Amino acid sequence: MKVDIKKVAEKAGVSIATVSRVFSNSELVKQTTKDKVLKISKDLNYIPNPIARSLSRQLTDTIGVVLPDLVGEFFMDIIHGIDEEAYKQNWFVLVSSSHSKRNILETLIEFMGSGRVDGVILMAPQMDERINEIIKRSKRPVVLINAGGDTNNNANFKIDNYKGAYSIVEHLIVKHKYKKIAMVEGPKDNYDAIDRSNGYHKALQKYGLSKNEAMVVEGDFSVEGGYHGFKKLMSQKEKPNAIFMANDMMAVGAYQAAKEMKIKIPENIALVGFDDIYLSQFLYPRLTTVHVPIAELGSKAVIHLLGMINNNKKKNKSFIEVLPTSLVVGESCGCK
Amino acid sequence: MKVDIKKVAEKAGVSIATVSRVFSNSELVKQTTKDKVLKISKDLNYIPNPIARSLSRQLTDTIGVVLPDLVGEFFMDIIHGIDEEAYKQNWFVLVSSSHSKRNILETLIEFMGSGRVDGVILMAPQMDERINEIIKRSKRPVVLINAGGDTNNNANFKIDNYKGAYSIVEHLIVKHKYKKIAMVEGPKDNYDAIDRSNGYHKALQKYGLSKNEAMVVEGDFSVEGGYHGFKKLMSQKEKPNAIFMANDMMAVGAYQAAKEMKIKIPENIALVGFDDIYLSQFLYPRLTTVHVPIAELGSKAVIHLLGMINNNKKKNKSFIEVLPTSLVVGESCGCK
DNA sequence: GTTTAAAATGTAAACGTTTACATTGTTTCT
DNA sequence: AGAAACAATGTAAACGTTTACATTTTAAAC
Repeated sequence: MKVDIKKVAEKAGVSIATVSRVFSNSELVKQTTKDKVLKISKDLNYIPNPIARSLSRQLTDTIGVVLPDLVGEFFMDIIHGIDEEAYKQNWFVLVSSSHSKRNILETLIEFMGSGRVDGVILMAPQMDERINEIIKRSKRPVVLINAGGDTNNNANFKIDNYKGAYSIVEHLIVKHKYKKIAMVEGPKDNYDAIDRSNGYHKALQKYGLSKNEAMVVEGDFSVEGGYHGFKKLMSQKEKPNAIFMANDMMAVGAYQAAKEMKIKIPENIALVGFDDIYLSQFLYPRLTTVHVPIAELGSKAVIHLLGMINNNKKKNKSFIEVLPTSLVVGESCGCK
Repeated sequence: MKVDIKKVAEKAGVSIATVSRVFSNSELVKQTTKDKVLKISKDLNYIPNPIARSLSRQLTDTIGVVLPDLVGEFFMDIIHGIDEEAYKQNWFVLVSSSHSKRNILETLIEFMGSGRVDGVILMAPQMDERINEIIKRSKRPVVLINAGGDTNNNANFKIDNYKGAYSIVEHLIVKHKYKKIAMVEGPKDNYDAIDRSNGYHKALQKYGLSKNEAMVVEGDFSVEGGYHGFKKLMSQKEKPNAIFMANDMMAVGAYQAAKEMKIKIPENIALVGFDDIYLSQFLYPRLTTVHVPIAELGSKAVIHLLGMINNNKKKNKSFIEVLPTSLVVGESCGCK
């Protein structure tokens, strides 16, 4: 026995329009009738059907979130940031963690084309032309998270990878006077990785340390990548004094390699990472790393997206906000 | 310039019913007209509006997922399991990680009452009467994950906490001959925790080890809880040979405490955990723990829920599946 | 070449709201 | 008391589909 607006209207002796207005918090309904309707609704256990409401209003109160598979460690924090903010403002969150690039596209098309959501938060560490195309064609607003490359005319929230990398390398140079600072980089088609590498090089240059090919090896942001990168660096005849791993996961791999090779951190080699993932605080010695405000990224994206939706500002002409990172000093760099 | 079914019908010279049938894969439309409609649709970039479809069909192709905040480490795996399976079957996932108990109820009511989803997956480590009430009253199917207590007449997928705990304690007894095995328990209102405690006690009893009050302290599944639990146990005059931490997070706390107290694992004290969280593989020495198939839990729940939705089996009279755990042997227990 | 059955298509009523616009009721002003 | 202004409510047309049921077309059978 389903109860709809009509039944409520009937029982309350008013028209369905009035009932609708009550539930839309319209001011133009008398308090006494409002109370009456609300009471009847409660008795009948009536909740307005959001699907019908969506159809009529052309709004779904739902935002779509598309995440790539690879965010692993961040996944939870991002969703949390997004969900929390969305919940506060009474919105729903439709997630899809894509399992492939094709999947990203499909989901995006579904989301955008079909009125299933009012806007989308998209995390695409590497934008490609087709994704851009879909966004451009769509009528619904999109907010990018940590997108790199050509994000033309989109809102984009990102981490300050460059400064983060710069400052942690600077720490190694200024505080510890290391001269030979190596780096295990991230995947070269990943924009986070690229910015981090740039920060590294800039810091070296700033402090007059010469560039040394042998001190930079490519990694892939994985534990194994870090493991091998570390071994490679530490097997050369010219060994570094310190290594900057482009992310914490690789630092974890480095810890394992160090253990195997009986190399002591930080006595024999200083090590720093990037991301401040949850795990890193439990490494011993505590990893020195760069904290990135992931949850904040999510909530900021939501706030911005909701703003776009409400103001009907479809395209917010290339808005970019870069969230600052902060240094987390542990003992792996040689501090105290 | 939005394009709806009417426009497609017009251009194709057929009725909207035919267009609808084409997109519903009805067999009763001639191949040639089908092709014609599909072609026009593609040209016009037409995608059926899922909201309107939902309203008409009274189906949303969406499942709701309600998770408590505290699942932290599992969050990602569960969502992943759910999302992957849902995606395979072309369903959408509406998530809500509740930030409080009130929140669980609200979300549940929204989800259930309103036709926003066709079914719900609910993870509620402690069921309470009101939640049960909502589920009972609702017309939509619900699948529980790891629910304890009175889950009357619901489908429920859970981890075999009891056996998992039993077997890891048994390992300590049989393989290592420890006599004094302590435990840091989980919150006493958490069903996972209770089952694990039961497994522990049963194993002791089975092998004729006497019950010892001083060997059991209460924890709360948090890192700090483990830290304090460990310190408490190791500060008594009668110290245990081995400690079973009710989950890995607490084991992490124990590692920290051990480091502070200069107690060596496993030389001075053996330590085991439960959950096999991602982090645990990076602890040194590798934590011996119990693996729980979290992602599988999620995907199984989805499969079951979809089954219920399709068969209109609203209430699957108390279906319970208990997924087996497996022992992960590291070095923290004293093994090689 | 009818008749009959089957296949393909069309018509129109749902689905449950929102919201311009129209109508009625109530004050306030002169 | 009547006009004017405003507040409260009602009417009915959207929103974009699906799907019983009715109708037309096509094929088969005689």
